[in-house]
Amino acid sequence: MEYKFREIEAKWQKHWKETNAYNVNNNSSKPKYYVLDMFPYPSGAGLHVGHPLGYIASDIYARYKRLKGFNVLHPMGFDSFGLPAEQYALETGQHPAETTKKNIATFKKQLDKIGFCFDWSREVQTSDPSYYKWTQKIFLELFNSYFCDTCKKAKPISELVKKYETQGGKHFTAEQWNNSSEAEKEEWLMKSRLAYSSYGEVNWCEALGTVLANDEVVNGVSERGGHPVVKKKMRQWYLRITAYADRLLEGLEKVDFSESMKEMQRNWIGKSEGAEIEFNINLTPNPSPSGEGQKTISGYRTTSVEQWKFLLEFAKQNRKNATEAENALWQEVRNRKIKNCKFRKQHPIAGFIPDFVCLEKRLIVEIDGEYHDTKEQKQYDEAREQWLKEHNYQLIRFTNEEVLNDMPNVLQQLGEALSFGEGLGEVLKVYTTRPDTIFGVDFMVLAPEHDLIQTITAEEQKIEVENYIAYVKSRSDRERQAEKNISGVFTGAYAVHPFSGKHIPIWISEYVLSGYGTGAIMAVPCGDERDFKFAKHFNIPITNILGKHFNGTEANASKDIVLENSDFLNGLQMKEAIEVAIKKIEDEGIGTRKINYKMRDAGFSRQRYWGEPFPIVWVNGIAKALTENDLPLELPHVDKYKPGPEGEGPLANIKDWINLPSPKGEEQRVRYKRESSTMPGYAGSSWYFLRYMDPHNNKELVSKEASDYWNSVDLYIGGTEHAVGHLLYSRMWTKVLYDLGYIGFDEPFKRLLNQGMIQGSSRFVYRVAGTNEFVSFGKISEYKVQPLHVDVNIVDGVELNIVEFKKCRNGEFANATFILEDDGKYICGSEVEKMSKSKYNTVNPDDLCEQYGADTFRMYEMFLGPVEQSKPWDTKGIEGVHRFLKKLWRLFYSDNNFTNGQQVDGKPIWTSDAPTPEELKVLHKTIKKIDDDTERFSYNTAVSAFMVCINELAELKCYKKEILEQVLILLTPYAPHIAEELWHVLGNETSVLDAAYPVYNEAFTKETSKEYPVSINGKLRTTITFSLDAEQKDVEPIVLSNEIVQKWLEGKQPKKIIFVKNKMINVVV
RNA sequence: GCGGGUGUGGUGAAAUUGGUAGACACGCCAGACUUAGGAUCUGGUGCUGCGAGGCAUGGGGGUUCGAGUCCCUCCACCCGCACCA
Repeated sequence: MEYKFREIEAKWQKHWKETNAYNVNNNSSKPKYYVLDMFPYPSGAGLHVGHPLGYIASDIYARYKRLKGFNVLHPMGFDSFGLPAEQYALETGQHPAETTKKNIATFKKQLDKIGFCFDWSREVQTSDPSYYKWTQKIFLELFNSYFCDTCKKAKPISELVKKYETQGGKHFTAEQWNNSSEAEKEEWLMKSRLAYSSYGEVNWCEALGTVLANDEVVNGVSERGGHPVVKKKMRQWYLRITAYADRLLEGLEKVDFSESMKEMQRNWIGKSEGAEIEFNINLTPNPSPSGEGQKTISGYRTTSVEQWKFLLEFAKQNRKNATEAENALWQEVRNRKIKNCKFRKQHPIAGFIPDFVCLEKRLIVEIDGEYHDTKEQKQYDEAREQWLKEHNYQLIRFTNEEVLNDMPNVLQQLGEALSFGEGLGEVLKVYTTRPDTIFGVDFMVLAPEHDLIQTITAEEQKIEVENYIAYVKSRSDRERQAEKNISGVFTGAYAVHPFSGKHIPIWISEYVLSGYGTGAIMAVPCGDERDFKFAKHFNIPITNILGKHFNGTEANASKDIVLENSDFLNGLQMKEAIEVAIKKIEDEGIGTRKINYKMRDAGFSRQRYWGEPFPIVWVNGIAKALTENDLPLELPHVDKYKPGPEGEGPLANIKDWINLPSPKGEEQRVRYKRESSTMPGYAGSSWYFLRYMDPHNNKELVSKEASDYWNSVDLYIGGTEHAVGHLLYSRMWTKVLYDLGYIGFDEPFKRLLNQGMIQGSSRFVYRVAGTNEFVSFGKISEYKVQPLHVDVNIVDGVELNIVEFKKCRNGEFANATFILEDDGKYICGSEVEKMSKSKYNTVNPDDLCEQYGADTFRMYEMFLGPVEQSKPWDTKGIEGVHRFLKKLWRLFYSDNNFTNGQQVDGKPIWTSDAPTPEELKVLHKTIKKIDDDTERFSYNTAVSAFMVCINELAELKCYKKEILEQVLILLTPYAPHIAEELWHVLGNETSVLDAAYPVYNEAFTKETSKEYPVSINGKLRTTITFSLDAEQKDVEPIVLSNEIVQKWLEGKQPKKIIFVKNKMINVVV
């Protein structure tokens, strides 16, 4: 009899459905096992061969675990909220609910054809109100909770309120709290809620009147239509995922995810440890003591070297011959007596010598005697004042009389003058992971958005700074990130080094990001590549703290260097210096140890229609949560999906939904308005694995009994594309629900397996430009051709089926002519691309199931290679798997034959005879191999082991029930339909789904002898068979007397004979 | 640039602990049965050489009696992150 897979598969699929063969219940004495697939978004395109790869892998494992005696939960559902359905609605006017329903039906039909063992009675759809009621409920929990920093977990916000009322908070007393308005309190609580509302930037496209997702914006314009997109601040909801950063990191230690997956998450969280250091800001620098130093940047020198020497003599003279008034004032200002400012006497500046100068504040004090009144003197003074003004010096004059008679007034004026620029006393905070390099700081860099820029920029740098900021603003984020050119501008201000007192110029550059750390860095050019390049580009002198490890031509970022030129850190290894530096910084009160994360809080608002509505009502601008009784807050039905005004979502257009009347008894002018945005796609998918446990519960999101029984997912299979999105969010939600006592575990997925992506293998034909003539791939170089995608399904390998080609695309190529290869074939070009309809490289699983059957399809997908590996799809080769199943079939049935001109079906040929030792050996070898391979998801080798088994049984002409029955059970997870059919052919009445898994018995596979490979000097020369218990002393004489060994020894004595029992023999000459 | 991964026949790939490299398939070659076959079966198939043999796991080096596997180094490709201080 023939293997009629279509009939067989239809028959058993129907049977399993009718008998609810895949339904699981929550009460079982068996151990539980939870196998989960990442549920799909039901797109309109339906399934292609890439989708089922992971589903088949999980299905095999689920069935395998069931056979091994587990109560297996293996559900499926749909992530059915999302943007594509809404865009489709915008284009066609079809309601997303309808298209979604249609798509889900298609998906289910396709999935069922492949014969998955999903328990459809537990199906969930995220867009179903009975489901999203609970998504909204979890949102309320997030809104009504805060993260307690001391116990590191979520707690009800009411506890925080109670604390504020009785003890106050960090920034206010209990009394202040209690006297605050409701709005003030709410605003403050928003800073703690796990789901909070705040102002954030969105991509606003004026022309489309809508907000766009990041990937809908390309190069600053909208992907659709190319309209300009700007950043716009809007009220947005956020999830405080940053509060969980540490626990999300720690949790990775106890889950079984691939290393790359964990790294991706760690990378995304981006934890770094270091210090936040405060630098005082100063407008002007200390001069170098002698006024020398050609290397110093503009403003650092007060005079030229030549003049300095010349003027110094005058200065000395003047100091000796100081007037009475000068001496009097000197006594008042020396030793930083006034405002802690350093004054110098007779310090040469440019070509003159002022009486006093405070260089830090650029303040010059002159005490005038009589001779200043002459005309020449006045002109000279004016010129000098002009020069000083241009160079940002402030000049203040006193007469001798004022100084001698009214000192308090003089000092007050001086004090006021020195206050100039105060408030710049504000500190510059930087974040660094390398506080050990603090003595290598040569400049500071602020992000162009930094708040301090306005305050600290020196007068003479204002224009340059403004130009630079304007330039930065003109560039998109993308440009700023893509471009590696060094740009920046000096602010004219200086920071004071907290240890050395050195004055460090403050620059602005776009290479510093405003969003990370403090938006400002201390630059250590000898140890950081970017700082180094910046220093070189702007000619900033570089301090070397690395000694010989810094060569002056590139930065050395190593952490294994002993520091030099670093004061109290000298001689320390950098790694220990980090600790020493942080300690000192903390002790001196100039900074703190600080941990930073790259991860930002997750934006949770979408200005869209097709998502969960927020259970929030805004009452005069204060967000009020609905209660659980108000849920679900159903998505109102709309006919139009156009965005709302000012970037709001379409819901804002539905006036009678969005606006609520004030409750009775309240003032009617109070505005009640619903939240108009909806939740993002990941809301529903962040907890669906919990709902499967208890999908019909209308009292709770999941009962404690159900979640305690099923616990976390034992095996989760899906693609890597969710590495940081879905997986982080669902891990966070799980932790919150755990903290709040809803569930008893805080990691959702114990083990994660990532299936590889199946790429498309596209085929091309080459049309001679401007004609309807097609050139075969081998000859395209002779013509000017234009490649066209051709449907892979009409290409056999690379050979085009010309007849089918002429029929495709509505006969567009019906009259095509061809330039063929010399052997008369048309050969197509090929390329690996993403599988997509537009590239004509999709292969539909339905077609393959129709042509070869679901069992063949399942096994072939697994046979392609390791599940985790990405590979292009190639239908060639599926025949091999199909042949294998037919061969299996022939172990049960004889071939059809022709008798008297009539086809007679073959008869069952299996027997109840006792198996031979050879047959048992084949069986038990297979049991061991299949069991091992399935357990470690090595499905490709398992399929090959089945082939080996069937090949060997066919060779042995083994038709024995005792053997075949066991093989069928092993095969059930891989090819359930044929297994069930043949199981019944053998006379079984129950389903093979619940058969007892075969037990491996080593006794049947034990060998008595082993064919040892014999190598001479490591090269294999022959094999000799020895009994298994043979020892070295037994084998040596036999090996040495072996003819081939003798030949290779060439009469020499062997140095050594290596004998590894059960492995090999190596003779060393 | 950083992190993770991969490199093995004409192709997809095996080799779980350092121990007979290429299992199992596809494809190809030859043959059998057939009116025919894209059905089924048998045999062959890494490269090279008439042969004994030699050469082969991205390249180079090392450790070892023995290396696809371990170490060093270089190269190529894929994935993720990307001015994160």
